[in-house]
Amino acid sequence: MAEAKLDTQVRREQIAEAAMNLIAAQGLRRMSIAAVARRVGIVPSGIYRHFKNKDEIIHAVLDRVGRRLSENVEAACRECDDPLEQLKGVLMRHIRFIREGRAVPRMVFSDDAQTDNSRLKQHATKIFSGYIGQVAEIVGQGQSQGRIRSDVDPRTVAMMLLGIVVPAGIIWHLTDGGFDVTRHAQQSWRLFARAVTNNENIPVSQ
Amino acid sequence: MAEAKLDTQVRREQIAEAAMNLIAAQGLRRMSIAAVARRVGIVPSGIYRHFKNKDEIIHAVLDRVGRRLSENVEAACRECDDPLEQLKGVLMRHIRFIREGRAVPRMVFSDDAQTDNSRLKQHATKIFSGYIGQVAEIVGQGQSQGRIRSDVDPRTVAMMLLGIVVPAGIIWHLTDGGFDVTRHAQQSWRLFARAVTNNENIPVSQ
DNA sequence: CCCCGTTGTGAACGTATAATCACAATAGAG
DNA sequence: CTCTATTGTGATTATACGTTCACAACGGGG
Repeated sequence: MAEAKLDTQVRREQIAEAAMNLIAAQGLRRMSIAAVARRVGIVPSGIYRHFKNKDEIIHAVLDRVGRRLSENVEAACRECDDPLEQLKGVLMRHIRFIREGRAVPRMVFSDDAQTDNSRLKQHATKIFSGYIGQVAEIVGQGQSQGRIRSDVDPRTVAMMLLGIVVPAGIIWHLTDGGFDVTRHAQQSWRLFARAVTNNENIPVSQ
Repeated sequence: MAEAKLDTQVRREQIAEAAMNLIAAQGLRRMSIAAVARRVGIVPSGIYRHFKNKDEIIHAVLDRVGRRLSENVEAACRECDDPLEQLKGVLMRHIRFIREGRAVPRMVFSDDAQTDNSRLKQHATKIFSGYIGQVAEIVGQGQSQGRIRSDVDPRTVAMMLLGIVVPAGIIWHLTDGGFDVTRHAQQSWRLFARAVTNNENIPVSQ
């Protein structure tokens, strides 16, 4: 039974993974139960052995996205000590995330939500502000260390960092990858660093 | 006949308007032919007297959105001479646009697009980069006048300005208006201005 | 070995919705 | 007034999709 339970968990992961890839590739609308089932190798109705309904699958995908974003931040923090460099790490990792095809906003904007729209929005909000909170944390540390100007709201700075990524992700998606998000992030970073650092500190990083 | 032609045009406008409002309020998915028809006061099949199919309606809405954005930029330019102030005008107008409920990204991310997805994406791209281009124009002028640092790419600056607006719009939408986008824009503006102006120039504006 | 819970299957249902079509109303041109 | 093009109508079709359900396969614990 422990084995069976584990297998169940595995299947759930498989389904969530498949759903996430489908959303990334073709959007929420095209993420049909049938399509997911096909990818996992079972029949559509089989999905309902593991998920109550489609919304639950979307919740699972949102969880994955949130976890991934969170891991990105943690990895960036582990990588170095300088808060400013950590922020850059977060930025570049998010860019990498986008280039993997994981256009997060695609689901954040789920017009969709056939049944309880509000729950999904709530979940998305939680992930979004969780991410902002984590980044703001870094900003706060940067301020303590005098690396970042202390006359700015950490959350505003965090959102500004996200602001580099989101519109870029939009164009990247609209042009089917025909936009150099990495280059854009690097150029934007210079501007961003200039805005948030103390004037004495000339921003490092290439 | 000239009269008839005019009426046709009027109906098309009515339909596009209704569609735009529906998308703004409930997203692309919920913008059904039936819903649009109800708002205009005709029967669903009547819509097809004025539009070939749903995609064509979406194109019309995209046109409206593009026009509105363009008008925003022009109005901001007319308002004052200082390019930096003009940029702030663009920012605040876009914020107002969002607060009207016109969450533009909602359609840019049209998962939807049942038939020729690519055409819609192309159209959205055109609007997007058109907007960026207009803003970049202002930035260029600011550089000529020495108001804005000349070591930055105007388009990058333009996208950064948009970066203030887009994530804010996302949260605004997710929280059903429960996020002070105006306040956020004002705070972000201070950071933005610091990033793009020459150091000698202390940014004006409250 | 048998039993039962878990997982997968195929058929079916209900619904939402885009799109078509034959027909009616209407209004302006001649 | 009559003819015709335009616009609106109601019925209808086609389709895609989420979801349910009765049943089969299977595997581990008693």
